[in-house]
Amino acid sequence: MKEDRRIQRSRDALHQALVALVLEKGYEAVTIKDIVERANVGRSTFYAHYKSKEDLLTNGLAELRALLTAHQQAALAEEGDVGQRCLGFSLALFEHAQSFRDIYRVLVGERGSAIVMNRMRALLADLVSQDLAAIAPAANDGQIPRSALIQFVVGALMSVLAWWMDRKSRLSPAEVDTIFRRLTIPAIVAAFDGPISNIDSNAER
Amino acid sequence: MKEDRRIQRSRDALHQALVALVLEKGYEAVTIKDIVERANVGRSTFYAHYKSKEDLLTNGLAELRALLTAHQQAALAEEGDVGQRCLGFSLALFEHAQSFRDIYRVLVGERGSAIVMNRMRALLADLVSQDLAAIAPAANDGQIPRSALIQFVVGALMSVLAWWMDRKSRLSPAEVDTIFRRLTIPAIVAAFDGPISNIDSNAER
DNA sequence: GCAGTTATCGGACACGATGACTGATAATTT
DNA sequence: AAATTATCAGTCATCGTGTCCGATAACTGC
Repeated sequence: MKEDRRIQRSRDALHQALVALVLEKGYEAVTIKDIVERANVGRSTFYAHYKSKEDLLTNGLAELRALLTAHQQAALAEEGDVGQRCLGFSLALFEHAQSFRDIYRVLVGERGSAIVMNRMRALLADLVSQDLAAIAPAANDGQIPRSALIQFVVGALMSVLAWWMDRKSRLSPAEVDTIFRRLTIPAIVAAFDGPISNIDSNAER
Repeated sequence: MKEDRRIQRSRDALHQALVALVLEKGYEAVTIKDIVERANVGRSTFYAHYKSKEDLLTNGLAELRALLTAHQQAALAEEGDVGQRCLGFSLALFEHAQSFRDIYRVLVGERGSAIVMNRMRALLADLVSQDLAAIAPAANDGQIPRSALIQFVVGALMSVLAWWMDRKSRLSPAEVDTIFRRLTIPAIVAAFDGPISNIDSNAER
C-alpha cells in the first residue's frame, strides 16, 4: 500500500508555501495561517501532519541531509591527493545551492532565521567532521582543538555561501568553490602544522 | 537637566531582564510580559520607552558598537608588522567577550536570534572591512572579491567566538585569539597571493 | 466499479500575547 | 514647596495558536 496521494499533495503544498513565505517575510513573521492559505489547505490539515511550524521545517531539511551526505560519500570514495579529497563535497554543495537558490537563501542567508541556520550549521558540521576524520584520522592537531577547526570551517562555508547567494554575483558554482577552497584549505593546513611564528614564513613544513 | 533617574532605572531593569531571559529561553520565546515581570516594571512603562522587543534590543547594541570601534581604532593605531596589526582588534574582542560572556552568548551563540546575529555580523563586517583596507588598500586581490574575503573572516570569527562561548572550555582569550589567528591569517595571505595550483606548494610569492 | 477507509474541510472554542489607552499615584526636578 | 512627569494597574480589541468535532469528499484495495 503506497502513501495516500492526498497526503503527498498536502505535504508538498505546505513545504512549498513555507519556502515561498520565508523568502518574502522571513521565518519568524510567517504564521501558520499564512502557510495554509498559501498552500490552499485546511487549517486542521496542517496540524494533522505537523506539530508546528518548526516541525514542518525539520521535515523539509531531512531530504537535503540525505542528498548532501550521498554527495559527500561519493566524493570521499574518489581518488586524489589530500587537497582534492578534503572538503570534497563543497563543489557539490555549491552546485546544489545554485539549483535550489530559493531554499538556500533561507538556509544560510540574511533572510533566514536562527532556528533554520542552526539546523543547517549542525548538518554541515556533521559533514565537515566526517570529512576531516577521513583526511586526518588521528587527533594530533597542532594545538588546535578539532571542534574549533570544524566550527571554523562551517562558519566560513556558510559565510561564503551566504555571500554568494545574497549578491547577484554571476559566479559559477566552480568559481565560488575555488574561492572557498583557496581560503579554507590553507587554514586547515595551518591547523595541522606545528606552531607558526610569523605569517611571512609560513608552511616551511 | 539630566535624564530622570526613574527613566534610567526602568531602562536598566528592562535591559538586564532581556539579557537574562534570552539566555534562559532564547530570544524568540521571550515575551514582553516576561520582560516587564522580571524587570518589575509596569506594562505600559515598557511601551513608553520602547516600541517593541526588538527596539529594546537595538538600543542595547548601540553601547557595544561604540566600545568595539574604540578598541579597533586603538589597535590600528599601534605599530607592528602586518601579522600583528591585521585583525588587531581580535584579541580585544575576545577579552571583551570574556568579560561579558552572557551578552556575547546572546550575540553569537546558539541561543541567539537571527536579528541579533545579523546585527553583530554587520558590526564585525565593518571592523574587518576597515582593517583589511588599512592592510591592503588597493583592490588587486588575487581573484578573490574583497567582499567575499570580508564575509569569510567574519563568519570564521563568529564561529570561533560561538565555539568558545558555548563550550565551557577554560581557554584564555589569548589562547582563543591564537587559534583564530593561526587559522585565519593563512587564509588572508592566500587571498592576496596569486593563483595557487596545489596546497603543498603555496606561498611561493 | 464498489465498499470501506481515511484525509480533508471549515467552523467553533479557549488561551495567551500584543499594543493602545486611561486616570490615579508616586517620584523627581527646579 | 510646587510643578512636572514617569510609573502603575486595569481595560479593551485584535491576532495567532492549538485542539476538537461532524460532514464531506477522495482514495485504496478487492
